[in-house]
Parts: sequence; structure tokens; C-alpha cells
Amino acid sequence: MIPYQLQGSPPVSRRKDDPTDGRRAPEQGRDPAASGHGQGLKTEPCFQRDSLLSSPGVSLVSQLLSHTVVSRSLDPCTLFPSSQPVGLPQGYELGAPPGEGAQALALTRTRALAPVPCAGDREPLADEHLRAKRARVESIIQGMSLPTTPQAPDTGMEGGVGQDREKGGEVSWEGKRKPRVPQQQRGAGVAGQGAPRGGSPHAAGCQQLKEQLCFLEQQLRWLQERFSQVCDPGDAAQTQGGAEKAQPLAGKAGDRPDRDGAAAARHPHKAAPWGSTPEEDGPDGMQEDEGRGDAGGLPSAARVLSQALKRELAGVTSRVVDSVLTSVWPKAAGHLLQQHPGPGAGARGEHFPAGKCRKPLTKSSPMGTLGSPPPEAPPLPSGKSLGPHASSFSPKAARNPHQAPSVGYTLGSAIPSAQESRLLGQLLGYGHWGSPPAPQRHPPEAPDPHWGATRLRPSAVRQQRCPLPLGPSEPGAAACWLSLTPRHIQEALTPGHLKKAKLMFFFTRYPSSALLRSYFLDVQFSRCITSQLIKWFSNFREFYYIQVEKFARQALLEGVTDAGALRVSWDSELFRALNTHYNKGNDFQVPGRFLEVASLTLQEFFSAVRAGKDADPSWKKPIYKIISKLDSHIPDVFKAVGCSQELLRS
DNA sequence: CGGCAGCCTG
DNA sequence: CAGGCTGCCG
Repeated sequence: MIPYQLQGSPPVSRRKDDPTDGRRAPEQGRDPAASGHGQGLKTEPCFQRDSLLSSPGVSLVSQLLSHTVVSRSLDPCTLFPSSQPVGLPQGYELGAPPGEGAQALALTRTRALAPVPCAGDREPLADEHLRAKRARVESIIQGMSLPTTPQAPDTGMEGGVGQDREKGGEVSWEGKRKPRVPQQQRGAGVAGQGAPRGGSPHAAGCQQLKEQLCFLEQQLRWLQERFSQVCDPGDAAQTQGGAEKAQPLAGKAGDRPDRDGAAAARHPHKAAPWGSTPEEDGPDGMQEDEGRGDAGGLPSAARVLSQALKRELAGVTSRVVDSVLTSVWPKAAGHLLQQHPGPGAGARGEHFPAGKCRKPLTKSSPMGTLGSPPPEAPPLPSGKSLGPHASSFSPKAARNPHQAPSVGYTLGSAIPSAQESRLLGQLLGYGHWGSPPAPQRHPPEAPDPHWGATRLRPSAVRQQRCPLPLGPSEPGAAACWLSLTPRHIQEALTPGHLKKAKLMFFFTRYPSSALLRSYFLDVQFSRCITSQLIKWFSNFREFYYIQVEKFARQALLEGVTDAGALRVSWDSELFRALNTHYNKGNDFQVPGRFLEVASLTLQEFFSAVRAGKDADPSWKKPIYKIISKLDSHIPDVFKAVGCSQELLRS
């Protein structure tokens, strides 16, 4: 039996420890809420998290954001019009003319138990299969040799080809395989240094809080800087409009002739990597930076606005800290709260009168640029991580160093609530709000290294040029993004969920159902939902691997010899193909970590193919196994209940 | 048998 | 992307 012995006993057959198969250890059978098959129960909103997300409803910030002046003056599009469009043929529908896919066909693994003829004999049915596969693979290959950059061997693999990263693809990650642990833990563990595992949960929590706060503080500071810029003389005029600056839409989409030119000219500092203000890195501009702005002649109106904003931000931070503490560390939170009465109490008063939350920047507030600190890339299994690569993946390169100096909790290091995080994330990273990441430039200089991975990229910025219809935004749908959209537990997955799942893919390729549950809190899980989600990821993976394989083969054909030289960079074709698939709007800054994973995948495929392993029906399994170990922790922002809906609007 | 991965197809 | 199907595991 077993003509194709490989099949019957797959080398990497599904073993419990094989993430590729037996995984999902955690899921102790029990289906969560699925008391019933997800039907019926118009479950009520999940208020559990409400406490954390309270208030920001009519925040000044939101108003400000919705204020045309802001988006207008900072329209990043005008600053970085040069972003490249994305759009590649997707492996799937590439013509499938036969070529010399002979070998190609060999790769595809034949369905295991397909009628097995005697030892490798062509058997009608088998041939059918082979033909089909062959066609498929050929089409893929065909596709790759077509449009893809005919450039040098590096084919989209970033100019990095030249550099010789000797560290070929076959990293020795094997040994490190951890026994399957409940996702949560696993994730955290992978996330690495985050919090000392094993220590008291509090310690861990605090540590995390500290880092988070630090992060938040930096964001605040940065935001302030941005704000100052917004109010610089050039645009101040807009604001001057009058006391009713709160009135959004001072300028309509129509009246923004300057969008592409003037604005750009006005913001020379765009040069700064992430739009960070070059001048003034000065610590804490909470109150000071304004001075600078004023000095420059900031109109009083703007000044007021500025101050109000700052105060509000401070309030927000405060609230975040408190709320987080409350949830993370109840006891401590208790004390804290006693010391500091209502979080944000003070800030509240600052809200502008007519504070109506309008849906801001329409098409622009996806959670893209999620504000949470990109989970620093967990060290690769082998611990050696793609070390050498680090240098090329600028963002992450600088990430870790961040490890904030400890800050007393009092200061409240906090894990920004998802919402808050998003708020900041959007403010900071969102294209409209400026801070256009400087194109390709030394990203390491981002205000906060953490942001390196979660910020909008140039291309993204570009994308946002067209949207911004300012008008269409439902007037009343003031379902301000800042506010929490009522969280109804969905009984079905929505397009928003799909989008979210895709973005999550950048962090995890093999999410367990447990993890999925923890990230899709607004979904009433049932077997169906779970399956669908899992299916989604399965599909994502399929696409991902197909793409990578395609490029790996292409590289091979082009004569690349050093697997290590294959690296996926932001501007590589491969990345673009993937990005357009999982991040169509390109409004989400893909974590650098993803590039590492992609690079490794590419190298693995490359090496495997080169070694002729693709003759083995299940030659991909080993690769899957490797890749499955590279999942990263998914930013908590993704847990934001409203995030799914939020994505819909983007 | 249920859950899930992966392949294939539409 | 969803369905269908096979195969493996617990």
C-alpha cells in the first residue's frame, strides 16, 4: 500500500505538537457561549469592558479631528503623494497555460489517499489529480513570471539581495518548540520580555503597565507636537475662523485646492521619519511645547484649542490609567481612585460646548495604525531570531530598546484600553492627522520605537487621498469613533470582522480558536463562527503560502543562490501582494515582524524547492510547522470591541 | 464523533 | 471566500 509512502505517513504528520495539525490544544472542547447554536439570543451588549471605555464620547479630540482644518492642513496625501500604488495579480487567477511546469506539478502534494495505483504508476485518477495540480501550479508560476518586477534577481526582494545574509533559511528553530499552551499564555510568552512570566501576575501586570504608560506618554507628547504643528501660522488661519472653531467642516472637501501643494510646502518637517517634530524632542511638552507654538504667533483661538486639547489628552491618559488599573489590578486601582477622583474629571470640563461627535475623517479611521505598541517581535524560536535581519527591518530594530524605564504605577503605566489606544493610535498614526511617516526613511527614529510597526506607511497615506468625502459621513451617525459604538454581540461575522481577521493575520498565522475568541469579543461564538474564523485564517494562509512559494520559485529561476539573501521588505513585490490582500486599504501599518516571518517563509520555500524537496507530496508541512511557531502576540487593540465596526468604515 | 488543517473547487 | 472532502487526533 502506500505507493506514495509519504502520504500515508507524512513526515510531519499531524502530531499533537505539530501546530500545523494537532494544534489547538487549549480548546478544551467546550464551546463557549455556544449554548445554543448561536442563534436566537439577541444577547445584550457586553458591558464588561465598558468601564474601561467610558466617556470619551464628546471629546474635544474627536471634535478636533473632525474639524476640517485639521485634516485639511495635514492631509498627508499632500505630503507624500508619491506612494506607490499597490496591486498585484493574485496568484490565483493567473492564466494557466502549460509551461514546463513539469516539476511544479511534482510539488503539489497529491491528495494522500487518492486511489493509489501500485507504486508510482500512472493511474487514471491519479493523473487527473496531477493534471489539475499541475495546471494550478503552473498557473501560479506563470503568474509570477509575468508582471512581477523583472528586475534583477532580487525580484522585489528588496535591494537586500545584494547583501549577503549568510544566515540562510534553515535556521535551527526546531528544538525550541514549546509544548502547546493555552494561546493566551503562549502569546504572551512569545511576546517575550513583556512581562516576566512566572512572576506574580501583579508584577507582570505592573511591568506591562509601566511600559504601556510610557508608551502612552510618548504618544501624548508626540501628539502634542503634532498639534502644535497643525496650528502653525500657515494653517492657523483656518482655525481663526472664530470662536466656533468647534464647528467642523469649516472647510469642505471642495475648498482645499492646496491639498497637494501648499500643504506639503507648509510642512517641511515631514522629513522627520514619522512626522515627528524634529525640533523639540524636549521632554514633555505637555505645557511647554505650546509655548513654542504660541511664540510662533499661534492665534489665541488656536491656543485655546491647543490647551484644551492638551488637557483633554491628559484626562484621557488619566482615565486610561485608572481604568486599566482597575481591571488589571483591582486593589491598587482602588487606592488610586481614591487618590485621584474621577479620571478625566478635570478634562471633561474642557470639552467644547457643542461637542458633537461626528464621524471624523470618514474613510480614515480604521483601527489602522492601531495604537498599541507593536508587540515586539518575539524572539524567534531559536532565540537567535533573525538577528542579522534586524538591521533591515528598521522599525523593529529600534523597538526593544524602548523597554521603558520603570515608572511607578502611581504614574500609572497602563495598558491603554483598546479604545483609548485606538484613539491615540489614530491620532498619531492616522494619515489625516499628519504624522505621515516619512517615506522609507530611517524609521527607527520614530517618536516611539514602538510605533515603528504600527504606523501608516506612505502608500497608505496615499490611499487616503481619495476618500475623505467629508460629506457622506452620516451627520447623525455621530457614532463618533471615539465613543464606543454600542457593542452588540454579533451573531454572525461581519465584513468588519473579516477585515480585522486579515489584519490579525499579520501577527498570527495560526490562531487557535481560543485566541480568536479572545479577540472577537463582540461575536457570539458558536461552532459555526469558530469554524468560519478558522476557515478564514486557513484561507489567508493558503494565499500567503501560495504567494511566498511563487516568489521563492521565481527567485530560484532568476538564479538566486543564497537563500539568506531573500528578504521581504516593505517594497518588495511579495509584500505588496500580501499587503494588498490582507490590508487592502493599506491603512494599517504592518508590523515589521511580519516581514521577518515572510522572509523566513520565503527562504524556507526557496531552500526546499532548491533542494528538490518539493517532490515530496508533503514537503510544505515542515515549513508550515516552522512558520506556525512564529506567531506574535496580537496587540490588545484588536480586542477593542468596537474595532470590528470601526474597520467597516474604513 | 467533533474539531480542525489543508487541499481543491467554484 | 465558502463548500466540500479527506485525514488525523483526542
